[in-house]
This record gives sequence, structure tokens and C-alpha cells, in this order.
Amino acid sequence: MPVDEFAGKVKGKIAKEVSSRGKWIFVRLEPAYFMLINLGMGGDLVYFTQGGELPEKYQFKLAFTDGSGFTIRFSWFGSIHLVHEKDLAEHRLTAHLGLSPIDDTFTPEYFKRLLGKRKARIKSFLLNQKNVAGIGNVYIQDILFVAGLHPDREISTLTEEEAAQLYDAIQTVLNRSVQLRGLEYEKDFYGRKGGYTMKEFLVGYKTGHPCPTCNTRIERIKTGSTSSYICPKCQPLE
Amino acid sequence: MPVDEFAGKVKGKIAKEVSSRGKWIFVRLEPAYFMLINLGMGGDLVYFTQGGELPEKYQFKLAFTDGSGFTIRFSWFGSIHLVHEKDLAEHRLTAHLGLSPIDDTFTPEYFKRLLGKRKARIKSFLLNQKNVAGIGNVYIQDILFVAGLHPDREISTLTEEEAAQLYDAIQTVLNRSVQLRGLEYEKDFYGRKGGYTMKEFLVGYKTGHPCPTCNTRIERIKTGSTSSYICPKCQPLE
DNA sequence: TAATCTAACAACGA
DNA sequence: CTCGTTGTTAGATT
Repeated sequence: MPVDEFAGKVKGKIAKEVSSRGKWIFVRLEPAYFMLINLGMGGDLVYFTQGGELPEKYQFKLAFTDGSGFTIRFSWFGSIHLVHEKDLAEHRLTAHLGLSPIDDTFTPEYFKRLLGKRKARIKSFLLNQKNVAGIGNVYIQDILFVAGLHPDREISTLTEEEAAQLYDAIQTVLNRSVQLRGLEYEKDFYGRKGGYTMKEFLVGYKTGHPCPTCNTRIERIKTGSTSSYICPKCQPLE
Repeated sequence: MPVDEFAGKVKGKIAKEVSSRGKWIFVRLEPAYFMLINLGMGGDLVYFTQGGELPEKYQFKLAFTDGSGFTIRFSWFGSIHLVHEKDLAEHRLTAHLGLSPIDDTFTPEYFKRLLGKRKARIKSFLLNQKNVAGIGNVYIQDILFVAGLHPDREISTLTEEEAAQLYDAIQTVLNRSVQLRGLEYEKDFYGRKGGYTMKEFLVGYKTGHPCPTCNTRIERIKTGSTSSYICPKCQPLE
């Protein structure tokens, strides 16, 4: 959408509820629109006060009538979509998102039924936002380590117990990050860096380091097109 | 659909126009229905007169009020779908069929635009019924030979001339078959075998025979999951 | 021999 | 650190 058209449609609207699903942020603009924001492979969405400092670099700025507002710096592949409310349910990129793992309705039972008896590999399945919305290649590393699962395990071979452990691992890792307000290289709305530092990682990005459980050297392997960091002893493939 | 339900819906209707698209036969049943027939990997759909002979073996029979009718013997993977006319446009298996190459609107210009600059291999593209409806693994053999193209040629590398030759080859081979009323092992509605015999094939199913153009031995190769018969000299891959 | 849908996977590009 | 698109392949279908 051309910038003019975007600005024309947004100007004068009132920003209402802000929600999220997976990696998407939904801002309701009254009347009749939604602004959908996706930071892609990284970026900062930060607030500024009236007369306050703005970041050196940003690609998007939205100002409120009181002089405050926010900017967005996209680092790679981010996007903003402006969608009429009547088109929201069919919006190609967000209509088919799965549930957020930290959603109340994402129960152990829901997760077990979702897994079913598929042929897919567990990592590939969890990274697919249509299945579960919000897990990326950063958090998946420790999730699978905590669950004791190799990224290439076929879902149909998971035992009840393994599925339950996986559910718990997802909750543990993601809630820890929520608590710490995200990764070190991310900022929250008020510009504060996240507290989820390298020290938090158990195996992710720790190639050659000892496994925190068994001291085996952590390996980096290729799983499809993404990298995985695993303890070969704690996460065997059989 | 259970047999009873099928029979109940068909009984008393009037068979109107019969048409085809690719490998599908459409029979309009008045009022409000279409019977869609697909013979899959082979079968005979033959008429019988009142009091006339019926084939020894068949899986489907439809009788008209005058005592005539037709039977279908399916050899593999055939099917009949009964669809309400209001659902026809969304019917999963027929809604996305491409044009028949012998349709009037299948012009050289249409074909050239359809090919575009894709990465797909030419054989795989032509066998996909969403692109072009009606070419199977039998006729594709001589089509590609007549066009001088290797089945694995990338579409984006085709010259204007090669695309034009391919268009002509499709027309030549398919029209010849229409003229001869199909393959030797097929029957028309009146039970007559087709006249497109093995003698008509140039390279298809002729492994080891000399190429009709250059005498090179014809080879059988694997292309994806299908077999291809080619003259390695007339159909080089570069 | 012949057909084709589906799921999973890989290459590619923005 | 992402993900949609396109195309390929293995498996299933009866």
C-alpha cells in the first residue's frame, strides 16, 4: 500500500485494544481498521513521549495527538498491514495462525490432540505458525532440550509422557522469557532491553560447551533449513 | 456417498448435455445435478441398447427409461461424483482444472503466457492438471519427442521457438488420437476399440528401438515418479 | 503400463 | 532471529 494511502487511512483514527497472536501484534484502530505489525527477524517498536528522544534509525513513526507516539526499526523482513475489520478474518497472513502457547486455551489436552499421530518432525511442526503461533528458532532450542527430544523426532513416535514433558518445556521456557521481558537484543515498548541473556540458554547457541545435565559436548546440527543445538546424549534420535 | 443415496438422487432425472474437461466427464442431470466421471488409470464406459449385451464385468450401471443405458468398468482409481449444480464451481477435484489443449481458447499465446518463466520441469508442468487438463503419461512421451524437449527441461530455459514447437506437438499428438478415437486398449461409448495403436508411438514404450529420426536407441528414464521414453540425441538436456 | 491427492520437505526470495 | 511461494517427492488410495 502506498505511504499516502496508509497515512490517509490511519490519520484521525483512535488506537484501541492492542493484542497479539504469535509473532503478530494487532492494534485496533477505531473505526473499522486493524494495524497488524510483524517484526520479522528482529526490530524495535518503542514509545516516545512528547518532546522526548527518538531512536537514531527507524522506518516507521506514528504520532498521537498529544505529541507522544512510537517508532519501529525493522531489521529484517518486518511488515505492517492495514486491514479493514471485515477483512480481518480472511487476512492471508494471520487468518490461519495457531494458538499462542501462553494462551489460556492452550491446555495439555489441546496440545496432545493437536500433535495427534503425524509424520512430521517435532521441530518443524512447532516452528510452523499454523500449528502453534509464537515459537521461533531461538526458544525451540531449549524447549526441545528441556523436553529431552531430538528436533527430528517423528511426532507419531512420541510417548504420552514425552508429549507431556514437551508441553511443560514450552511453558517453562516461554514464561521465563515473558518474565524477563524478552531477549537481550530486544527492547520492550519503553526501550528497556530484555533480561533473557545468553546465560539463560541451556544448549541454544552453545556449540562445544558441556551439557548442563551430563557434560556431553553440545553439537550444532542442520535440521532442514534451520540450525539446531542439541546434547546428543540427552536428545537421542534412537 | 452410499449407493442408496446416489441412486435416490439420480433416479428420475433427465440426462442433458455431456461435456468434458481434461480427464473428467460431466453429465448434467436435470434438475440441479452434475454427475462427474473420472476413469482414473483406465476403464470402459459403454452404452447398451434395450435387451442388448452387457459387458461381463462392470462396477456401475445406469439405465434409461427406454431400457438402454451404460455401464462403467473401472480398472484403477476411477470415481463418480454427484454434485449439486450450486456446488459445482467449488468442487474440490474439478474446480481448478486448467484448459483442455484442444479447447478453442487454448491458443499459442495463451500457452506461452501460461508457461511464463517458471522453474518447474516441462514434463511435470504439463502433467499437472491444474496447468493443462488432459495430458497423461501416455501422450506426453511423443509430445516431448516431437517438440525435441527433454522431460526435465526447466521451463524458464525454453526459447520462443521451443515453446511454439511444444504447442504444435501437443496439438498434433492429441488431435491424432482424437481422430483415431483413443488408444487400442480403450473403448468409445459404443464399445469400439481406439485406433491409436503401438505403431503410432514414436518413442513412447519403445525402449531399445531406434529413434525414428536419428536411429539412436530409445531410452527409458525415471523422471520424478513417472517413466519417460526419450531419444537422448533428439531430446538432450544440455 | 496407467492417475493424482496429500503431507512433508527443500530451494528461493523478500 | 522469518516465512510465503513454488516445486518435488514419498505414500496412499482400492
